[in-house]
Amino acid sequence: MKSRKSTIHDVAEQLGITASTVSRALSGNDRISQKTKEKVLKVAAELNYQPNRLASNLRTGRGNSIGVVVPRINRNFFSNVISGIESVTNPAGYNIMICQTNEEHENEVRSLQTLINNQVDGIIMSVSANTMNTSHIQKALDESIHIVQFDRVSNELDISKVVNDNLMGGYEVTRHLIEQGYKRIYHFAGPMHLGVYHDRYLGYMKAMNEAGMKVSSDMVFADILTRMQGLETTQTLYKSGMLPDAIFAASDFSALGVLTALKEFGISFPKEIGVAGFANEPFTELTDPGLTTVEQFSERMGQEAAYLLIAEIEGLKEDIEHQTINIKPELIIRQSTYEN
Amino acid sequence: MKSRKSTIHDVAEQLGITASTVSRALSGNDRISQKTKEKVLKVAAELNYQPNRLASNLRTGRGNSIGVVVPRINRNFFSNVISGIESVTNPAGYNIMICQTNEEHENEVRSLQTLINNQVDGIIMSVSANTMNTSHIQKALDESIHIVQFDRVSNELDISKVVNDNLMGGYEVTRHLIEQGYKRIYHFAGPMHLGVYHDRYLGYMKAMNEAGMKVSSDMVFADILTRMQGLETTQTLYKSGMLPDAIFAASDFSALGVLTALKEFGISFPKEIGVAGFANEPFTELTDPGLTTVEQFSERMGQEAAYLLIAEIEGLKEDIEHQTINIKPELIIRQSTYEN
DNA sequence: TTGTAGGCGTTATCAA
DNA sequence: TTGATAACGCCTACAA
Repeated sequence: MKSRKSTIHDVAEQLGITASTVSRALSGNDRISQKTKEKVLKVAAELNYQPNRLASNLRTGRGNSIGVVVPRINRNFFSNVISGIESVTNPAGYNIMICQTNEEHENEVRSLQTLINNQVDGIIMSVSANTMNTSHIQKALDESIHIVQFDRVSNELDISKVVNDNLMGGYEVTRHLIEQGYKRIYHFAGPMHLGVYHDRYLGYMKAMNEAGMKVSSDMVFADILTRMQGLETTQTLYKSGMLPDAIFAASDFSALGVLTALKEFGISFPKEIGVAGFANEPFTELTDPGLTTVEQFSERMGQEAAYLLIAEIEGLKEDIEHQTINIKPELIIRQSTYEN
Repeated sequence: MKSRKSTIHDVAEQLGITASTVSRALSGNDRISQKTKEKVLKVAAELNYQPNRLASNLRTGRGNSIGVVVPRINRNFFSNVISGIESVTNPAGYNIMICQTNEEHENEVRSLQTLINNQVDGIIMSVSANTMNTSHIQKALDESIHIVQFDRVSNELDISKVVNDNLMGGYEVTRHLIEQGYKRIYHFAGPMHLGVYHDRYLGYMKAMNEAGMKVSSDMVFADILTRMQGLETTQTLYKSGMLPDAIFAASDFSALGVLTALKEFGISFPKEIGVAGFANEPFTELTDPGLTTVEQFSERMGQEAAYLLIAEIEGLKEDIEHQTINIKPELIIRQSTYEN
């Protein structure tokens, strides 16, 4: 029985009243008598009435939904952020619509447009690696869409952001390596045009400088993000006899590659060499040795971003400046750098 | 400048024609002259016109969106499935709205309702561990909502499903263990009321029976899903001197617990004992020893589910029976069971 | 080929 | 407190 879904008109007819009265009864409007309200609720339940959000949203101009744009859904970091977002938005009555860009600028532009066309109340996003300009985001802002960025943010945009304190993370890892007595410490960095990786690099530089340890350009390798890249770079270093005392990789995946390569060569951790990654991916505690890394509190990032966005949407902070929440990371020390 | 967004009426006014003509020009209707069509498109672009999907959907009764309900977004398996779904639905013009149930029946009921109220065209779902009855799903079906289930499905429902051939997976793992010469093989099962785990158990039984190996009730442990549960159960076995030759765990996480516990006791793999898991979680190739497991092709599951659902939505198979797609898993042999 | 008119289901405004 | 009316933006018979 594919019975047409009942509307407020059906409820109204049943009771011999008008749709507006039913609407008031259902929406918690107080300009209604307790008695009719009860009757309406009763009949609505009987008819299995379910509000049509589309109609409601069209009328009110609000969508009760929030868009999320991420590079990849099935990355541990991003799926945790999404989980965090959802844990805040859902209780607050918002649905989330998710788009993934696969790191493509073009997809990001399209995703944003799609979400806007669907009248989302706001958007939480992390830019893709290939996003070099932000005109599409600016355009959305011009249409007064609320946007909050997290993790990979655009410094030139005046909007709220939630970021990890990557500089601090990079600094703490490097200082830990220095404290462990490693002298010649290399850095396997990510794409430097992304702030998150640039900041980790800056943290590395800061710690090295503070310790009076010189960093020459052959000690920093850019664009080493994947396991394979970490592995190959390490192999090259080994073959040319240029292995350092320690390697701080800006990504757990490249650190894993480093680990794999060094194990092949029979090098022992943390004695002969120290290795640290970044992100505290689940696998880092399972490698042999366990990988020293940095926890980013991804779920909390999502929650904070959601709080910020909802506050903006609901006008709880009309004239307050956009703010940037800086989440402090935490150094996780394991056997790849520390003998216990 | 928070200029009101332009509508087809704005475009129409600009050109001195009516909104319906604009609508036709924009929607690819052929009852329109090439000339006006071009003019409309030009002005639409100038005014930065963007269709309001809400209005369009309300009018047409179709939402161009698909709901996804999963126990947890940030589980590797589910985020991969979602990624697979998204890779099919997005190019086809559907957005996905995601809800997570956190394994709670109550949340599942609410999620379903929310999606329906938002007029999704269909729903792809995997039931939560605590979902014991399916009346909420049946109710949605009665309202002629298209639903496709994946992985954790409800056998009593006559709808399309995408499942992993868990029986085959369990069978192949167990047969592999038998072929490796292990005699006394235990099974750490999941919650038996979930078909996926029950089937893996049946696969285990089938292989054991075929090989003429008796299975007594003290060889099968139910509800061992987490790392901690696997660890503690193994410790208990060890302390009572009851360790088997091999353990087939229905979950990679519990297998990991087994591995951890046995390593503590200094037991060697695969010689003294063999361990196998299920799901090919990313960490399984990183443990020491690498963990033998079963690949489920999660991303493909998502794609297949999306194809099925879209076919139903778009009426491409009006009177065809609901079908169940059985995805063949693949045994991944690693050092926890195999010396190379 | 284009315009007219009405409605999708809801809510907001006004009047009663 | 309730009803009548209109409108959110779009689409689609039907008429012209």
